[in-house]
Amino acid sequence: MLSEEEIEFLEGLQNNTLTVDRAQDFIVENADLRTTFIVIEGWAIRYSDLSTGRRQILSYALPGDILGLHVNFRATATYSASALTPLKLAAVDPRRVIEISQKFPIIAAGLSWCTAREFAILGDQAIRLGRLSARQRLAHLFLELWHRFALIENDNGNWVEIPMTQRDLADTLGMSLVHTNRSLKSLRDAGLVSVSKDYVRLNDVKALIEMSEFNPEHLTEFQI
Amino acid sequence: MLSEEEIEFLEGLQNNTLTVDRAQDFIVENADLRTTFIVIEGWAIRYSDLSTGRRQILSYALPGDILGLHVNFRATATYSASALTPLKLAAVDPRRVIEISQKFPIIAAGLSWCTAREFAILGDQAIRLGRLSARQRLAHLFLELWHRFALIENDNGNWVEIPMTQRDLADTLGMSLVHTNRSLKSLRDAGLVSVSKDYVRLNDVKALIEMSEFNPEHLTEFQI
DNA sequence: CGAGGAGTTGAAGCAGGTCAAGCGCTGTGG
DNA sequence: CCACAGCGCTTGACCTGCTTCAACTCCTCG
Repeated sequence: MLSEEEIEFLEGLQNNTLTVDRAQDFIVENADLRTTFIVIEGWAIRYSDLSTGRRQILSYALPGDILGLHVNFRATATYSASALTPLKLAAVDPRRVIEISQKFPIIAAGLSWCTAREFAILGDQAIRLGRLSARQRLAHLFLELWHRFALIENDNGNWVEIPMTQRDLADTLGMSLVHTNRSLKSLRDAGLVSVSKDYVRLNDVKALIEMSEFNPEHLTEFQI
Repeated sequence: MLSEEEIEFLEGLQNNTLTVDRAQDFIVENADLRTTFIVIEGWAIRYSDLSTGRRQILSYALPGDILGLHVNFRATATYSASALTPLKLAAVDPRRVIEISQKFPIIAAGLSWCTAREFAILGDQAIRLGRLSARQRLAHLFLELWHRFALIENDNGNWVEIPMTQRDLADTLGMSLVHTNRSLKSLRDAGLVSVSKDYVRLNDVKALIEMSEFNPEHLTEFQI
């Protein structure tokens, strides 16, 4: 229900696209950041490196997600971002974001919606890290990604794309690589999930939701 | 450098204030939420309850902080919020937030700034929970609160107000109450902090920053 | 064909969880 | 005014989920 002017404006944003290779950073923590990025294709991660070579992945950005939406009056990034898969981004001048809120209230509402959603996702990440066991963390994350994909793709059964390595999973869930591997095996052995290259099948969504205390409301709230 | 009209508008927001008793919820997860709250006095927590009686505190809201800034097109809350101390709030109609972005670009920029700050704080919380040891988590949290207070109060030395119980601290840092107590003692024994009723003294800020891998940039970025 | 990344598995140790008991303070009611 | 209930804090003892170190396999790519 957008006006022609609004649609034109949104399409105009996509003029300035760029591609990023796998494993390449496009936002660097503590460095200047004056661009807002919209993910067009592929997966990105937001993360932070610690001194000892440890890393915490904060969230995944999927097509349609926006990075650095509130960058306007900030000079340096509080996180890094890199391409998990080959990535296509639209680079937007943050001043245009301000323009949006003045000229296009409906689009502005959409951006506000995106922000609230990002908060809910990051909150879920904190719950995983703070209060769930290793198996629960894995199940909880898979369910999050499954629910998020359900919103941008047509029905894809119970499969979730998992392009990240077990190293990445471990750095997302605050666990060691070895224990991530073993916990994943334990979920497999319990028949809860099936794993194949780059995909995980959720064999019993209801049981997974139950065992991981996942709250679908946090995301279904953001269904269209 | 706000215009009179802007100042008048901001003061108008404070017309509708309310007080909340200690331990009382004013936002309930999964329930309707159609109000934006600005903390005027006291501390609030954002948290989520899990089925087994476990709880994860997501963040602390101090005077000047805003809860539910992006509530406009959302019907239900993805978290609960309650008063950690006696609390004074301003309740704002989210429609006024939209009004702001159209009419008062400078205030709107301020709100965007708040949002980015909240993201940085929640990201730090994920880093604590995911990649830090018990002692590091405590030190890291104290440093965050200390830095945040430095922005809203005059110089208060190395003291940080800590109105929360060790139960609350444990639920913030994803640890058990017993281990929180022991880790706090360990920090005390090392001479890094001194603890007295409702206050913690940071005896060696530099050492604490070092040992907890705290990144002050995440917050100093938001100094005025 | 060799190197290096990703996954898998075993063994040993430790950080943190759980259970349990006791202390000190505060508020409340007989 | 005292008794006692309840909450917050502390400490001991024991247990376990997770980490660390190490080795081996499989696959891909140059």
